[in-house]
Amino acid sequence: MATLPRPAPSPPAPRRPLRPDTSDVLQQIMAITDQSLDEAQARKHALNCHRMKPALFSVLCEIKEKTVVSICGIQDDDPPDAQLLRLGDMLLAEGVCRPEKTGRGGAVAGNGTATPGGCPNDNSIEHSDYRARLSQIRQIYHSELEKYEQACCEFTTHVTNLLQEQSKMRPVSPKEIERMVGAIHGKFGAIQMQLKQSTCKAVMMLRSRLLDARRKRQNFSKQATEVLNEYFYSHLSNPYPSEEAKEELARKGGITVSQVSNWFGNKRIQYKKNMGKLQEEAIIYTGKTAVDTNEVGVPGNHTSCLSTPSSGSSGPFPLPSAGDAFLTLRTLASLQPPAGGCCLQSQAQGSWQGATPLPATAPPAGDPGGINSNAAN
DNA sequence: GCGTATGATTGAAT
DNA sequence: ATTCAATCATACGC
Repeated sequence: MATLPRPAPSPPAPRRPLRPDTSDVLQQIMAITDQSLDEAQARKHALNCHRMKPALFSVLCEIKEKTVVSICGIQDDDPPDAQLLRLGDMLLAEGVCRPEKTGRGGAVAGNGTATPGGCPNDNSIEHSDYRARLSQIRQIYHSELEKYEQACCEFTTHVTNLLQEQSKMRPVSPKEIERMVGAIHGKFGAIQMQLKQSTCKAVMMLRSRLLDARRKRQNFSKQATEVLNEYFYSHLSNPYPSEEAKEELARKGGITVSQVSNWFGNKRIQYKKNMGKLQEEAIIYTGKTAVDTNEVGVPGNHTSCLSTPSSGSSGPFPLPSAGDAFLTLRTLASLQPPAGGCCLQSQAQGSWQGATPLPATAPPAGDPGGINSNAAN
């Protein structure tokens, strides 16, 4: 074998020349590199059988013992790489590190996220693509990981065998083998980290592409839009639903409370910007509400019975003149005091659109009555 | 493909 | 915490 016992780490310089037979053996060891494999094997055997071999070997062991101890302490017990742990945690959280399961429950990552578009029942449909792609990533990750682990294992075995073979010719302590194995694992750990990094990146990109709610915007159902619009236009003087009202609207529209808040935020701005155009919509919805009220015949219909911070509050808001008749009916209905009789005229927030120009159809500016004036008239 | 509508997000103001 | 205003990204109708 071409691998040779390296000359032992230079021993303390002897004061006297080595005995002729020892130096002879060393000479032979040094010369072995130049020989062919067969020759080397023969020489190795001869050296092994040499009468001085055990003595020389024990000396080498002794020297090695002295010189290697200091080296051993250097790299012992590497702490587990924090970054590797973090990446591992993340892949675990994303469902990539989990063992592949068959069936629909296999990939569960993403199921716990908020429902984009407000259709809870569509969750599984919307995310099926994400799950399929995540499953692909997981398969690639696991197959690559397996390859790396196999390669690492093979290489470790090879090196261990090599060192064990060498240990017949030179002193190789178990600790030394252990260190070598550790070093190999360290190198493969770096590769594993790269694999984890690229997998994390892939998962992040997938999430952003397929799960980002902004990218999966869905229009609300007709019913949700109607419920929201009815409330908005029937509370035009103060379209700020209370928390309870938001919950009620969310329940009725099959959307979330935060979606209701978003919708009202958007709607107020939209209305301000586009007041003239939206007046028509206002007429439709206020008319509809009024009809509903008449049909039901109960004061405080399904929209107006929703609690509002300023239900019935006054405000100089331009109400559509064409809907006034209906509004009057509706307003009268909504002005019915609730059982507690406490929310009428409460906590008016002032004119929410005060700074905006009034449309042509608006009642005379400065009319502080708004709905109440209509009701009073 | 393009313009508009619409739901969500973000940062500042309150 | 809530609202406003600007902005983004997608849905939708033409």
